Amino acid sequence: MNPMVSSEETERGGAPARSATETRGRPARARGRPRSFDREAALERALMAFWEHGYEATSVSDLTRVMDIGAPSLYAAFGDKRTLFEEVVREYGTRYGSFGDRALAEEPTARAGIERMLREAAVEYTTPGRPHGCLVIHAAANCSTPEVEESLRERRNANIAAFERRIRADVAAGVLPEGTDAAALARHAGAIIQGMSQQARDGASREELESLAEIALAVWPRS
Amino acid sequence: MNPMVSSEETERGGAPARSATETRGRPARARGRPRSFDREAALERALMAFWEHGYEATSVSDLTRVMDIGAPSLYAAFGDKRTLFEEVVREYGTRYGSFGDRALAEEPTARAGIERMLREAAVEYTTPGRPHGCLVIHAAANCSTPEVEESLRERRNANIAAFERRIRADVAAGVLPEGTDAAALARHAGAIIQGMSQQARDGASREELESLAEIALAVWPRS
DNA sequence: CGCATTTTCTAGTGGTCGCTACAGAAATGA
DNA sequence: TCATTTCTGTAGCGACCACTAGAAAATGCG
Repeated sequence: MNPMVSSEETERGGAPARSATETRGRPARARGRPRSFDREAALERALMAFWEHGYEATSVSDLTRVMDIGAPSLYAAFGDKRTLFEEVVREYGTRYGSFGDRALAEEPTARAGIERMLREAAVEYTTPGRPHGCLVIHAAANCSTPEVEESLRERRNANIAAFERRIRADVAAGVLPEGTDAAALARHAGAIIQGMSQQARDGASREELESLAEIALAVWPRS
Repeated sequence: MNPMVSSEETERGGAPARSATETRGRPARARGRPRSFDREAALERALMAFWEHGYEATSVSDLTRVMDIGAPSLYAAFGDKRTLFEEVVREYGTRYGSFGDRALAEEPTARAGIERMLREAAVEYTTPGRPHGCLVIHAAANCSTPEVEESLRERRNANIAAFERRIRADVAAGVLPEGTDAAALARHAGAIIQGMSQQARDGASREELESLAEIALAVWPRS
């Protein structure tokens, strides 16, 4: 939309974030009028707004109010609303949504990883002073912009795929029995977080949901 | 908003739905110009639209298009958008969302009821020719109208309370052991449908989510 | 200083939102 | 036939949506 903005991440003014291209003396500040707000802080405020209300229900005027900047400043610094949202989702993934990946990577078994992930989710999703629940799960519903909807759906499916890979790794290592239905187990973990309804929205088949329900009743094999 | 409409449910014209106050001869038709569309069919179309896209993302012009009526006809027959949505939710509850209540009422144990509910949910949520998932769970997200949000949240909490009552009944009847945590078991069943994130949005505490996760790992006591 | 560059503020743009005034059309009862 | 009642189509209301043109302000460079 805006050809003047080559990319997000244009950090050039601000207070002390001057680039160190000049090795001595005067810092290599950019030329024009410096930005009068903290880009990272503004991004964090936008993140909270989108997390709280979702993509559609957060208007640009909502954003300019909580970020405390004018609309032209927002568009110059972050591109349009969708671009800002995508950067917010990336930021959310690194700052708030990474506990699952960490649990699965650091615990010795998939079961321990998923158990830790669920226990941490109970804390993460109810932390005071933050919106509750998961931005990726909630900000996509009622979304009238197909690109955003698609992007978030792919993210959720990728998470489930990550569960499945971790479980397969345990199966390969002999930690879980040979016949373990890794895909179904991964879907069970995803179901605790998203729910059967959410997965039905994202294209899961009846058979997939049925095997998920089956496991929700029996849960993990006594390994 | 519109004082001319005393209530929804004003079925007076249409084709053969003439009231039988007159016992003989001419039916007691209402006076003015009869409605030119089938109110039930139009309501069903609105139900599908809201189910598919959610409350916010379904505009009145979307509704008039799928219902194939003008906006004034919509407002005369159904009140405003929120009133129409509330009627749609009621209709959804009786036509599509009652399988859970039925399962809990008809099966001999809570476990069998919830098992049947989950298996039926897998079918209901993926039935071809219908929007997937549950309208009550999905139509509330990204909702900028507090009254609608509140109404749907109460509905979800009421469902969980119904699970809990059914489980308590089994505990009282000796079907489940004395120390069974009925509230936590009910939350587990709800979690399979809505997910931990959805419940965090609806006000569940960290402790409630933690006990839900606990049960998601151990699931039902060997009864 | 002047000049180039970039950000800021003001004040909008066209479009869609939910909703409705109004007049004509189609039924009724007298 | 005519008045009354009710519905339907046109046409548009004010409010908000995402977004931006244009001028003023703030910096670095010469």
